[in-house]
Amino acid sequence: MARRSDHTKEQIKEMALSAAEKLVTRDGLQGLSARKIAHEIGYTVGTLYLVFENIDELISHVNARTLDMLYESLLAATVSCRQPRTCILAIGRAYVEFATRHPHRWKMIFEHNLAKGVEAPQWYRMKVNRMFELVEQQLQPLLAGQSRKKIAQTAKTLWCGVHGICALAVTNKLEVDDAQSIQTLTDSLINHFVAGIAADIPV
Amino acid sequence: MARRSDHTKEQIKEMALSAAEKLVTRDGLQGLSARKIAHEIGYTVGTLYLVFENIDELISHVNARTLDMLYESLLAATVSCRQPRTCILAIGRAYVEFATRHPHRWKMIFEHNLAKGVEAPQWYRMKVNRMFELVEQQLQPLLAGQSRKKIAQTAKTLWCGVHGICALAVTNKLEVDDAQSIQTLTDSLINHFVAGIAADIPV
DNA sequence: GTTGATAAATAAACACTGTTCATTTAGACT
DNA sequence: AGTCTAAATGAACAGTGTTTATTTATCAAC
Repeated sequence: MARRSDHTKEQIKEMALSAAEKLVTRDGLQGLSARKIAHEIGYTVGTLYLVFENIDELISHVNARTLDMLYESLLAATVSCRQPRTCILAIGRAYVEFATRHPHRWKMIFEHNLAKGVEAPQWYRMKVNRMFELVEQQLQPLLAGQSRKKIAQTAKTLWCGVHGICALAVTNKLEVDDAQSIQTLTDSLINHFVAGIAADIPV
Repeated sequence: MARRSDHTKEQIKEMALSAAEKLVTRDGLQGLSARKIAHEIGYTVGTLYLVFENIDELISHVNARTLDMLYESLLAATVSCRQPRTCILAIGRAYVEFATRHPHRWKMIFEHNLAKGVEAPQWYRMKVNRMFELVEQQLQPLLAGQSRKKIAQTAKTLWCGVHGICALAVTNKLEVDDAQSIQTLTDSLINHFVAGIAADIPV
């Protein structure tokens, strides 16, 4: 089967993604290029296009892997918590922890915008939605009686908020940078928000 | 003074920024290039480098103008409100309104990352801080007795949250897109957060 | 009016980027 | 050994930001 080399298409795909991860981790999205990836795996740039449709598809797959890692981190954070509020705090801290530990990988998820009009594939959206669902699960007891849709919306609201803090902090657009300070902000957002829910204010 | 043309350096600067604004508004940051700007104003690319240090500086100036526009919008939103909570809601709505009305201009503020290690100039940071201060002013009565620093931190927390919702919505990473739906989320965040403050939960 | 200085503007180059595709080449089958 | 075929390449294309030698238009002096 294999013609010139001993690598199957799947192997080359894997090697390329792995090399891309390495490059992104070091230099961020801006430091990534098709030629650099190709060079890293000992092939020429043309080979990448036998395996990926274009560089966007490659990046989407790297992002998918990052989302998987992130999801695992968030999931792990929920195993040793009892109260909903405590769990949400734990998920928030895991989120901040991940973003500050892998800033380039994490940022690339949001820096990479698909060509306009093009929607993310279903399998990708699923990976994103999984994360929101983790928060939904915790909000459920706090919003007993509310509709499923309403709970989903509340989870989105809170989690986008946490993300916003993280995003501005990690891109140095705030004047905080260490994970500790970021967590102070996200903790504050979560605590106030959850307290607001408890206070049962009209939305 | 003027040698070949009738344009001073200042005029060329202005023309370039204006052309860049036009291009960004239409095609976003990705649609911007030095050559396109130069062509738009009837000069060649070299001329831009007599007037701007590099393309990053040009973009920073476009962003500064966007920040000015945005600040005016937020400020205008605060003139006809009475309660702090209502005012914060109004600022939030103005923020969403601006982001959805000028998505490319607004996104560019956050898409454009300076080379690492380089800090944004002081005049730029001032323009950002002004916005947070608008929120601080409204939070002040709700946090009477708290330190200035604490209030500033709370404003940051809340506003990054609002921004996060906006950012994910405008980049189609959420499943909402019309301004109406985004406002539902930001309203919810603000209402719950402010209610949480009122509930005086330990931060 | 001619000449010379000077600063504005250009054109061309450099090293990159993503992407395509004719050509080469290595392995499998007859 | 010869043929077929798919893997891999290398060169090309159009674009990017940036630099710099060269041209050119205007002003001042003669």
